[in-house]
Amino acid sequence: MSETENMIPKVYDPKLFEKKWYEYWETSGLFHAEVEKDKKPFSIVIPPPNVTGQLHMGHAMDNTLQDILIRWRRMQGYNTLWMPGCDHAGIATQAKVEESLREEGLSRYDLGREKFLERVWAWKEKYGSRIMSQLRSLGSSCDWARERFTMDEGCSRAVREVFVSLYEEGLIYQGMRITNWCPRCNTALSDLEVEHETEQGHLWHLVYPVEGSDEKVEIATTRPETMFGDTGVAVHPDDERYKHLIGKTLILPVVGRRIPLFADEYVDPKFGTGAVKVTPAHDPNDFEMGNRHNLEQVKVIENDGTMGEGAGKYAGLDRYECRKQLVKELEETGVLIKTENHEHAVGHCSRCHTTVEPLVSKQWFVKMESLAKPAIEAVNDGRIKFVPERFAKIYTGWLENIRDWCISRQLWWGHRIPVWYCDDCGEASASREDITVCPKCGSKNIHQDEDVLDTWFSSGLWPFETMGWPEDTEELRHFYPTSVLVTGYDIIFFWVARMVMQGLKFGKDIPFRHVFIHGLVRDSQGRKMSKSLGNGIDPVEVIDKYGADTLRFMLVTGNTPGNDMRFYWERVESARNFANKLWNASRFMLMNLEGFDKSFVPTQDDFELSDRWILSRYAKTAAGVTENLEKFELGEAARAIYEFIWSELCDWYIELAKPRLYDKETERPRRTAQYVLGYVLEHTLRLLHPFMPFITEEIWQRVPHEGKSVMVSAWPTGEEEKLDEAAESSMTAIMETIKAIRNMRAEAGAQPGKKSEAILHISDGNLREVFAANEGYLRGLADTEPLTLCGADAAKPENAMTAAVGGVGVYLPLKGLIDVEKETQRLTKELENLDREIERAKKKLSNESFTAKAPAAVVEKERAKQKDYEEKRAVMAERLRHLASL
RNA sequence: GCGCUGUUAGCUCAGUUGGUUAGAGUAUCACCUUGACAUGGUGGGGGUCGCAGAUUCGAUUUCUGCACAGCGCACCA
Repeated sequence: MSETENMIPKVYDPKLFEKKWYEYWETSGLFHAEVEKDKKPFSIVIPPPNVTGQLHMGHAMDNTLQDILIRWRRMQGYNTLWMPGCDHAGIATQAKVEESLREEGLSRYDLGREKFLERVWAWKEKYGSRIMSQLRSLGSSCDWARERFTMDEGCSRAVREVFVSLYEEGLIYQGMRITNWCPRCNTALSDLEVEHETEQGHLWHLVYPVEGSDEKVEIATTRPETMFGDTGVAVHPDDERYKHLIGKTLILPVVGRRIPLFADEYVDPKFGTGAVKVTPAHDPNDFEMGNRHNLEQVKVIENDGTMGEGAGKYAGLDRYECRKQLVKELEETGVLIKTENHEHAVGHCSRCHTTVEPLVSKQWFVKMESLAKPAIEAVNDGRIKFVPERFAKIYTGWLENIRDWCISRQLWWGHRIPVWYCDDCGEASASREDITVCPKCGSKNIHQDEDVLDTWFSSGLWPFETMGWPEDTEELRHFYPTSVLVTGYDIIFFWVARMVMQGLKFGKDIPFRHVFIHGLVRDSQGRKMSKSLGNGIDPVEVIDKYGADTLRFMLVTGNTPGNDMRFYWERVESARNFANKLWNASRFMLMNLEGFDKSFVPTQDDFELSDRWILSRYAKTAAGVTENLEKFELGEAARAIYEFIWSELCDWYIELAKPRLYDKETERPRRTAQYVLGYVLEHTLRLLHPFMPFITEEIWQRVPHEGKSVMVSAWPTGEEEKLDEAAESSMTAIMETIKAIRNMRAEAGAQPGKKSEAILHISDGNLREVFAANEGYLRGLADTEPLTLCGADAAKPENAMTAAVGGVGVYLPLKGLIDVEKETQRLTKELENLDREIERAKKKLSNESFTAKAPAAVVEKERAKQKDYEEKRAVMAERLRHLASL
């Protein structure tokens, strides 16, 4: 056992080095970016994870993809910035802290706003760093010196600036409007925070008497309890059933209120009874109709979801309990005349899943139309590109139908709305700085708006607020617009669209040039990973067990932009096995470095076929990887490296190089093999580094290299001169021949390792020479001895197994091992295959429109194919005749 | 209701401008511990690319329709 072998563990163990290298990179300042004006910038802002959260599989994937792009561009020589940070996540964080308070039997109201916020900040300090350290263990090469938080001083300043500017421009307004209200979270929600779900409900048919008549109008409703707030009944103007009643007055049952029957185009005569009870205070459509017809708004459901005074004896009951009791009463009094089952969509709070109650309340809104327009244009004219493109349509579709954004939340944790009200003169003043005096009347009797802003209001400023905005910083000028935003399709509306709108408005440019959208990581059954299902896999657990490189590689392979993927431990193991394979290939090289001379550079004459072949394959791989990375096809790029390392470098080149490496008698051949192996390995480590940063660094540092870290080595480029098509096709022929021999030996049950004779008939003189010059490859990898090369017209050996690969007839006189029946079967099957293919090729080539219309190269290819098949067929047919004669 | 995505080997998925006998991982079968690696090697079996049309010399790939699965959007009470 050599010394090297002792030094390098036989099995890949990431625990031995991942932490070490991360610390080395970070303390060496390799993650940090200063503005370098002479270099092209490449920048990414992290989608800030929630401050109270911990790393989940989605984060792991999102950040793996970002880190791959960042590391790749950094190696390419870009001035590379990856801006890290986290989000205060208003409603989510507040809910967490309230939950912990509940365990102490307290509510936030017991503490009061100030004390409560102290608790939240303490919470933030405690948990905020956890997820950042988890991102470190994943290998994320963020510029930690620039770490930000959406509620830090700079971000708070940016939020104020944006709010006040929009307010002064009239794009932010306050209004009594119907808004989604969560009775449990006790706050208003934006439309996006409401999830619609189809539920099985009922359609209750009620009769409302017409005043001064025996007639009754039958209405249908899914929410009878809102009838206390009814202030009208609407019908379609052309509905013959009701035309005579338009303008009449109805008596609202139970309540006894007089309400008008009116006509409105909104009503669909085909639905229900064609008559709609109108509750302007508790339904968005009714609210609109109410505005059109000047109906009164009667609020009968309180903010906590209980019935208000307007509900008479039902006041104080929960809305659903009220419904239950009211339906009973209506049934008993004959008002309810029919109950149908009815499926309908019901809105739920995306945070707590409580059924949302539309309520009229005073909230702050952003007018979206003028902001949305430029954001649509930026994508339509290609300044911002979605990857994959289909998400552009989803994005523009949403913006084209956007409604005003409710930005006020009745929470305590978040950016407080920078508006002060004067208790004396009633003036409302928005201000960038805190104020203590009413600017209008000078009164000191003022108070700040109690509400905070929607979390996404500040997230929307992330790409430029982290660069120092509203100051005109050199970071902004250099790194903004950022290069790419990497995120999941689930937050295109919440976040991506808002960043574009705010970026164009305040950053004075698009916030990013590309939006790279990925899917979700699901469990092995395709379900969303969730806490309630308990099916989540903790990425930290995977890192502990298998290493970050393994997790990263698993997350990127087979990953197609925009598509979900499933988590399988088998896939983790496959990625780990790949790491182990690379580890051992490198170990092999290090064990064979004896006599390695850094200054030795082989000449063309030193290279043998396998050298030229592997260098050519490497150059092609490098070009393909770069190309795929440019297209955001990270999975394809990773697959190409995997295939190269395993199926070409390890399976073939290392095996072919062994004789030279083991032979201590000759110098130049050994050194040439060392050189090529070293060159290819060192450069392949560079290609793989963005995907598997730790293992590549660990190995790179051990193999001959220049520089302090693979992380800042140059990305392989411009190696076209290594491309060698002749070497590739020669090697292909040899490899095919080796495979054919192995196949036959296995079929015949030849003992592995035991040499057997092979005779190759090669018609082409050049190819025969190539085989002759590289006989050792066949002897070594196909266990052939003796090996005879001859022309195609040479006498065929008796009693031999036969195969035909491109231009080569292969004969194996496996004495005593050939089962005539089995061999006949094998050859017959092969012959049939060839017949089918020849038939297909002939048919194609005899089709005149094919030869006339298809490109010449395609036709030529088809002809060559046919010729090849026919040659092979001739060999097979001859052997079959021979076998038959035995 | 509108829209999007998926349907390829037992399972999970690639397949990038239409053109070799459609690939990988995993599983499975046989053989092999040879001096990088059994987390390995060699070989094998396994798919009429969801269905039906259309365009084309040629379709897994483009278009249309349908089926199934999943998702997003949506003010039908």
